[in-house]
Amino acid sequence: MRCGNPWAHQRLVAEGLRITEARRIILNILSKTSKHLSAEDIYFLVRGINPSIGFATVYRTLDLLTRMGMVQKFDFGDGKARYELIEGSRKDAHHHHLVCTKCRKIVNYTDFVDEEKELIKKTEDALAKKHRFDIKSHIIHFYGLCETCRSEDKNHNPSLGKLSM
Amino acid sequence: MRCGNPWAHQRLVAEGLRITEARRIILNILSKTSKHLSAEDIYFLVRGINPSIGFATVYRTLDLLTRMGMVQKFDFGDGKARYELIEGSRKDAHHHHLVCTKCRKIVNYTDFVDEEKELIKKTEDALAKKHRFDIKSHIIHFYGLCETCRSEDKNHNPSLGKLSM
DNA sequence: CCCCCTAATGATAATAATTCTCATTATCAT
DNA sequence: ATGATAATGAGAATTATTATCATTAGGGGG
Repeated sequence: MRCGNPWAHQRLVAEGLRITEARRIILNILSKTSKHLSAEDIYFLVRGINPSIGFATVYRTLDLLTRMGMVQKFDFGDGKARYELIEGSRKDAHHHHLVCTKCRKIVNYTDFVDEEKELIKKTEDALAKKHRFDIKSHIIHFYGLCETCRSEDKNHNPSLGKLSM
Repeated sequence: MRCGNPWAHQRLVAEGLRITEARRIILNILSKTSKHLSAEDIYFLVRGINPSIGFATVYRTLDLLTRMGMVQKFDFGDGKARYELIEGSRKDAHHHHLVCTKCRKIVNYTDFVDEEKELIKKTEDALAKKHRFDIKSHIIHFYGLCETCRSEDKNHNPSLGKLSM
């Protein structure tokens, strides 16, 4: 009850799920960051608060929250999934991602979301009707090279870098 | 030389890469499908053509093509990556994806891409300028429940389905 | 406030996708 | 054709994620 997030608390209770320490801690961690944490990142943060909580519980909780639609699971191209609390649970606006394919840096952006939002809404409605989907969420990722990696590329390798195997 | 895809051929040669049998076969497979093949799917198709080609080569080739920007690697939420030849190498139009989070069905859609294209282009330019990224590609995914899974949900479980662990 | 039922957990084994190693082969510039 | 070496095949190794199962703790009922 004295825990951080009344919104999240409500959602759990509404589904008949228990408010456990692990869930409280993980939700708190997610609601305090704008980084894109992997299960491992989260595990170590959780351990810093309560070292008795296990890795499996972190995975289970993230999976649960994802299935409930409170958390979005991302793959940015390195081998591990990343997790982010969804709009509504965080104060900051809905955003999309800019991913550097070389150094894996991820930039959140909220610019143009007004226009985007409108188009997304429209597209969503049309797709829902045409394909009879009940659309719950979406992701938009742009991939490219960040400034640093661009100049590195330019200096060391004018074309595409070391591609051979 | 007498292989299928002059466009792809050129890109490889331009990078000083060899045109090997495995690469030819894999490019051919990718250019003939609109499905979203996993590495394993591709491996078995490759084996049907030349059984001496190994799994590692399939992975290596897909990774190479992805790094070259000829192939896009996707994660639709099941544990495995899926690969698709990028616009330019295929005749059919650029498309985005509609993913059923329950049965994992994937629908390509090309509707609204005109409007989308314009917005994407605009966003891309602005992001490139603001964050100094060299943007190479993007993905848009919508997630939700397909018709079949929606009605199943309705019949068996009015709210969110079995969420507990 | 204590008790009980059972959802949830911790520890660890198991699984599965992807990557690495290294001896061998095949591509292609010459 | 020939040689330098990029690319490969086979399988071992790695790593993220999931399953198992005995134990613990959340929370409704007394």
